[in-house]
Amino acid sequence: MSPDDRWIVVAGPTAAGKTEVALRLSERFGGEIVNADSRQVYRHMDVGTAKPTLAERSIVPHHLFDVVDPDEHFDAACYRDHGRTALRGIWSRGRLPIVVGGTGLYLRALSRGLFRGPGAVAALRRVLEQLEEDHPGMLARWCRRVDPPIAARLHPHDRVRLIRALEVAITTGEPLSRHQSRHSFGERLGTVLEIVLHPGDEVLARKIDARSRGMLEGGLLDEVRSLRARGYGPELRVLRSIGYREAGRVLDGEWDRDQAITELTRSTWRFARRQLAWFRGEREAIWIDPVDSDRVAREVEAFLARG
RNA sequence: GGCGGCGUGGCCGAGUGGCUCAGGCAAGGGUCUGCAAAACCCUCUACCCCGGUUCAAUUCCGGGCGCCGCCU
Repeated sequence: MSPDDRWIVVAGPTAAGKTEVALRLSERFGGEIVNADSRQVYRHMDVGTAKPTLAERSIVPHHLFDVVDPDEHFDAACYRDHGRTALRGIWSRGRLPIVVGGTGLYLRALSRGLFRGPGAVAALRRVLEQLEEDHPGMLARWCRRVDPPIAARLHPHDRVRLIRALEVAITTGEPLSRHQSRHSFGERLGTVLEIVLHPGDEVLARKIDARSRGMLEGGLLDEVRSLRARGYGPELRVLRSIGYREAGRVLDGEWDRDQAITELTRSTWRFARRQLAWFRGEREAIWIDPVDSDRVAREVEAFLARG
């Protein structure tokens, strides 16, 4: 059972139970775990990201956890690069990569690539941001001129993507839409079995509730406190992630703990809904309830048995 | 018991004699090619009850009920 170029994706909404399932799979199939969670790549952010514990990580090799500091840049392209390297390494050891996480864009970037283009150009983004600030609607109008297809797809308020479109057009001299249609997620990395874990709405809601409470009654406040002590405060985007912002409010005396628990539960639930919406669009994925761990194992087995 | 105020959609909250009748939050759905735990979009539930005035009332008038405040 030393799979050529095959790999497994264990996706699903937060708190679905991905970590545990993945761990069991890697023990059983000789796998190594690769993180696909946009926040678990950061060092010092453990409790709030529900990162697997060091004990769990010592059972089988884990990759792409703790790769950058909270004030370092990281994005989908970085992820794809790190991810590919990790997968190649795992294959070279004759083992099975098991990619676990809930960041849809990262999973897509890893399995199907990204169009070849410029990374974030911070200075340019700042200028564009300011331009829109001073002249609302400017980005949309500009975009309509340089890249009509993209402009047609984007809502005029979608600053993030408008800025990206202009950034690409300006730095490459070619519209983003052309880059995209040329690429059209055409890359394929090995052969993948994509599993989406979803325990059902009721159970998921309960798990999210329990986890939120656990985090705030457990070590999340301390974690945020020590992040701040290291100089990582709320001005950093990652420190405004779900859980971290709520904990920050408590530390700043704006909320009491119960309030924070309520809010955290709410935003986590909303996040989970968004994740589910993303995964619903992944047509090749198979959906499994994590309580049915036999089914998960059977699917993997069948996948590996296939030619 | 008297006087005054209020009663708007799951919640908060503006407002108007008629013209899909604000906004926010929550909820649901969706989008997503280098910040994605982000960003953005769409949708939904109203005017406490009864009667009156009016071409037309959630909006005006009367009564009822309920809530709040003050007074005796």
